[in-house]
Amino acid sequence: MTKKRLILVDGSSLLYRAFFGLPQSLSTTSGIPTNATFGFAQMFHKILSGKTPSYGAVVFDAPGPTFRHERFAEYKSQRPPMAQELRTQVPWVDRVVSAQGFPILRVDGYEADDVIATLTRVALEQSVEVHIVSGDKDFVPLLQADVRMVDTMRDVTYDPELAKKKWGVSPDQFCDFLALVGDKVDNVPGVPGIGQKGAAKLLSNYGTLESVFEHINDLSARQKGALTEHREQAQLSRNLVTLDDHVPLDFDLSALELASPSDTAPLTELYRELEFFSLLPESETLATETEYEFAVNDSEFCRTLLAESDVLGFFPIFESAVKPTKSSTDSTGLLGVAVAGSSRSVYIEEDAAAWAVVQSWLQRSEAKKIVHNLRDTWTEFQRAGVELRGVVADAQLASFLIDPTKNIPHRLDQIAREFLQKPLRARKTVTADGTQDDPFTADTDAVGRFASERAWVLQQLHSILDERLIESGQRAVMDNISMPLASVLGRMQLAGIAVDRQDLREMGAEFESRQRTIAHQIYEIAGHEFNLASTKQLATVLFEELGLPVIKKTKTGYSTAAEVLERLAAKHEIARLIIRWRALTKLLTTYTRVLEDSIRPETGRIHCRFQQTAGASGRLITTDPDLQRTPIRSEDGKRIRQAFVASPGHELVSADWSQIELRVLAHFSEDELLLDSFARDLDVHRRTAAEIFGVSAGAVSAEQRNVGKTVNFATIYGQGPTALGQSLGLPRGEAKKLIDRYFSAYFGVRAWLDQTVEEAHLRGYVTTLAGRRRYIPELSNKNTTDRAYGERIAANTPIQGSAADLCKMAMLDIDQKLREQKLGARMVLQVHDELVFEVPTAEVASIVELARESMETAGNLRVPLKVDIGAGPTWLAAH
DNA sequence: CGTGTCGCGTAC
DNA sequence: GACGTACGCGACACGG
Repeated sequence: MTKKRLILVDGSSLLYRAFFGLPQSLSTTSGIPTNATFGFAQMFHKILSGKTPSYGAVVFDAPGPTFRHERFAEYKSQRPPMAQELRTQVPWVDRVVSAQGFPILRVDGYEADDVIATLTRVALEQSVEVHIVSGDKDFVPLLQADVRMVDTMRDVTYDPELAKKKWGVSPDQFCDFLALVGDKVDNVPGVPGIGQKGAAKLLSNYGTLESVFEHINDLSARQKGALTEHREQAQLSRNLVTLDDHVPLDFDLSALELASPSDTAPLTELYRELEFFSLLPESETLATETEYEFAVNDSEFCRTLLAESDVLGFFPIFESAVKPTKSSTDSTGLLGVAVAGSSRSVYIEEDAAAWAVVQSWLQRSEAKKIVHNLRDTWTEFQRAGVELRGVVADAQLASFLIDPTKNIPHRLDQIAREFLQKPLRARKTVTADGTQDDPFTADTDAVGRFASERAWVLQQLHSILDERLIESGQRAVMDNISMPLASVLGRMQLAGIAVDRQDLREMGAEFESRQRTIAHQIYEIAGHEFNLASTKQLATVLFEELGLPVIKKTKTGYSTAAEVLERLAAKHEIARLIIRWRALTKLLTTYTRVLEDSIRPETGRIHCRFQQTAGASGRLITTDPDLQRTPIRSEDGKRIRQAFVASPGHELVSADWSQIELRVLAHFSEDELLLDSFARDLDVHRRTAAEIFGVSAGAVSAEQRNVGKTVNFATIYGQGPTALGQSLGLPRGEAKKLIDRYFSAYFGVRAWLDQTVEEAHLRGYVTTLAGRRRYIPELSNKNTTDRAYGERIAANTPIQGSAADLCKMAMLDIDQKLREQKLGARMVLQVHDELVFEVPTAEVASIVELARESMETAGNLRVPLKVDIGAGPTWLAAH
């Protein structure tokens, strides 16, 4: 079974880090400084969260000199005495520790480090494993199989391997290593001229410090000189950094035994006194534990469970869950899977005997399963070489369909709370050893419990969610679109898109130099330097120092938005410069740099995520990075698109719908004019312009057409006269006239909008072409502004959402055809009305036809759909 | 420090 | 008194 564990907290290190890491301003209302106490308490909680170590102690340096000071007068001599503000907090910290039931140790004449070393030795002799909590590297020499070092602040747990990776030497060489490089913090001198790299190299060549000196004649003249000159100093340093693991202690391990946590009242009381409200314990209980039988790696249990014909819940554990990163696309290995029926749940590890059974269950399409987030689950199984089949439901997708704007971001714990009224164990309370980066591997039982609970909750959710889907008429959307799309999106995530890293880098350098030049010109005009990225500082310069007219205000001060700067630009050079600086800064910070950093080393490509459960209207959303916001409008922006390329032997094909939202509007409203325009493939913006200006189509000027275009969009967005006037730079009254003329021409559109909004009021929701539903609670709001907003949503969502439905249908169709016809082309991006493919050159012509066919026939609308397609070596060229 | 909010800018 | 759907950056405020 799992070994008993001793947690040794390096109290002094934590105390100092808390004190210097948090601002002095933290104090109680009565003025007692609490920054160190608060930081300490916070870290202590993190260490303990959800775990019950058998033994524990918090060790502090004893006040006064130690044996090291006797050996070396300069030892820690550069350290100022403990600040008054910190000293007053020490008793409070002691109280926090005691209230948690931990013994406090201070041993005269010894530092905390030595006491910890001694206790570590004692624990190991009794086969107790040790976790040392400290931010200090001094403990590295103690690391071994059963000893880990936890750096709470940086969220890293060091084992011997990781330490070796970080410092380049193994733990048993670490004292020699420190003897060479020294330790500034403790004023340990080391050997001047030998750095980390040099020391690591020497030790990897010769093993020990002693051996380095034996081979001193083999070294370079410089190193030989440095080592010869400072030989004694190195020996002294070695001596100082060596931990004394035989500190005389008048107690044994049993004195450090921790009582099981029972009475939290004293701690709560103390925290109230210190006003640490955020640390007060939650009284949330976990209701599920007793409701199902649970086992780990039990073959028989597993076999009978998997034979059930019900839909089973299942929850896999991948390394990506163990080492949380923002993106799930860099997952590596599969660790295990939890499977649950209605009354029992089992967790099977990937290396367990029962794994073969689980693996075949995963791949069997008749074995019905429910998961949470099919897209990522499917993708990660693909990476692990498992073809996941038989998933009939996805709780995340269901939750989104049932109410897209509730329970965002549709995490499993939110869903369980809403539909089962059950809280779900959070990941951090499961961690076995207080670390965030390696919570699971340490304790199979904890992982198993965590995963099993989730699997069981999923099983419980299935019928409830299913019923709600049927009730809302969305079972078809679920089965025909959302579920099958998950693996399509998974394939797109796996495929990624190639970018020219070199090009991005060069572009970035150029943008940066232009940005610098402009910044200097701005400082010149302002008369001083300031942080251009700070709207606050910029506003001061513009509106107070230079006295420019204030055009607009924000909630918090003067607005410096582009719209404001544009209006100042005609008269003021500085406004023009700021506009240019902003544009370059945007490209640098959001694009060139981020895109470069997003390239995955394994593939050399960018693998963004495609989320189905983020856009309330049903649109797909890209994140990490967000490729749907890749610039295209400005000349510099176009260059970013140019960096998206096809791999050798391929081309990028981009297919985008022409006016898809207006066509959807035509379909829904059956407006005669709009239907006619699309049936005859006329220029719809020109036609709108002709109608609102009362001229013939042939007589419409370029500006008039632009106005027509803006008014067309205004309809889709439900813009009123104020907003339209704003976007056209016209007075409200003029804008109102345009809207009136628009609707007298497109009276079918008016009728449809009215009817749609009315129906929304009646039902409380709107629907899209595919039957997707969005509730609009704002409609029943008393507040006029809110209600107007609700009405705009009601008008816009069916249009935007149906366009999204069409795109998804086309994607499903295309994906299926690509696979059926065994084509080499891959769908790589979706940008709402555009699909991008990476296509082997020989396939380009057939993909163009395939995409056109699927996209133009999607949805079977009353209007023809039109698709523009291009191909080229870059995304820009394909447009 | 860690986190949330704001202002701003990018796309369709 | 606002134009629909988003994501994400840097600055800044706050926690107690």
